[in-house]
Amino acid sequence: MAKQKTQNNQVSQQASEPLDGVRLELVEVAGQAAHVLGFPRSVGEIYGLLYLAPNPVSAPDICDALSASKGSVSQGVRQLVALGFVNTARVHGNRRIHYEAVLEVGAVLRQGYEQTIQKRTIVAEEKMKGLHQSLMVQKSQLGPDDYLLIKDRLQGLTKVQKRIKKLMPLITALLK
Amino acid sequence: MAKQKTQNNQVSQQASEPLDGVRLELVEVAGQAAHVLGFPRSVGEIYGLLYLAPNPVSAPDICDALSASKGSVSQGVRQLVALGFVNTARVHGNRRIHYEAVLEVGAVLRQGYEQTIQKRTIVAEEKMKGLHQSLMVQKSQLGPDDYLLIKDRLQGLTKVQKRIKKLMPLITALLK
DNA sequence: CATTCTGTTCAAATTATTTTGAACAAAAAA
DNA sequence: TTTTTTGTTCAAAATAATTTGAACAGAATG
Repeated sequence: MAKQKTQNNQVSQQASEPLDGVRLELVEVAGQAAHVLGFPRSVGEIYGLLYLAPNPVSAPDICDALSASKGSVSQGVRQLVALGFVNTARVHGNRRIHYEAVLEVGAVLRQGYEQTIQKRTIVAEEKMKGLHQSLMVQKSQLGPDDYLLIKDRLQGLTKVQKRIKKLMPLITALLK
Repeated sequence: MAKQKTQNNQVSQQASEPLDGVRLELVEVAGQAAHVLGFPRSVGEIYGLLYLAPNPVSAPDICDALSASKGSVSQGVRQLVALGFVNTARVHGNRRIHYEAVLEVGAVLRQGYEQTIQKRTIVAEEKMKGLHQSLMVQKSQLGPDDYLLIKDRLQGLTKVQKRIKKLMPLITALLK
């Protein structure tokens, strides 16, 4: 097999042809989706590539296919593995690590969603606690009307926050 | 009442004192929350300010309180009004428009969430349609295995997408 | 009606985020 | 063992998003 130098200045074992139309389109779409969900585009693109790959892909081949830098891919796969979107895999006759997409997108998304919500719930609780405390500390320096107004409105926020916290388990259950 | 020049180089009717601790803290928290939800910080800060304001606030006073520029506030309130987080209000003896926070945060959030999901569902449907079409167009140029692989995996995505679409109404119902 | 204030828009400046690529260490290949 | 390839990290470059401020037009005020 003829080896060839790639853009990344690396020799690729399997002279990876450029991506065909559908694959390119999914890479694009996955990049957009990632962006909407608050991840870097490149992370989505890597997942898009792996999702339609017939075999696990090595990091250098990912670089090549997406014309992305080593650094980007290194960080990207790390995130994807951490999030559970990608698994590492060993490939016959090759001791390097390869990557493959976890195909159960729905399940992974749900799990990520659940984690995100949990984290945010905790943060929200802390912030609310902080606000109520600040109010207490400041009580003496506020006019009585002002104090009551702030107290009421903060309680309104706390109510919403508790409501969401209570409903989330139900929702994630529904998603299963 | 002594008028005074503000940072914004405007004369403020009501010599607005600097924000007290709790208010400042909510401005900060609301800014962070906005950022998490994908809005500019400044938009959240404006809402935070209005949420604890005893009376409707004019745009120049918002500028002043947040030391933000006119342009920022102009765009910010526009977004907030569009999203339903803020209402315009007339104030006694003053024909300028003032702004007040809609206090039902939960309801507004839910509505925004619902809209976002709806939009995204539509976009997702279109993209999936596009992908399936591209696949058809390309069918003849793909190996049969390759074709089948791509078809199957795209169908997997479509399934997830349809599942989410079907569940969303349930979830938003739950949130009411 | 003249003057001051307010609100909008948008190009330019600022700020935040992402990507690159160089330096390095460690693994594979020769 | 020597050479090549791979993978990580992180400062710097590139890009994306937000904010500012100037220019303008339309209200309010006296």
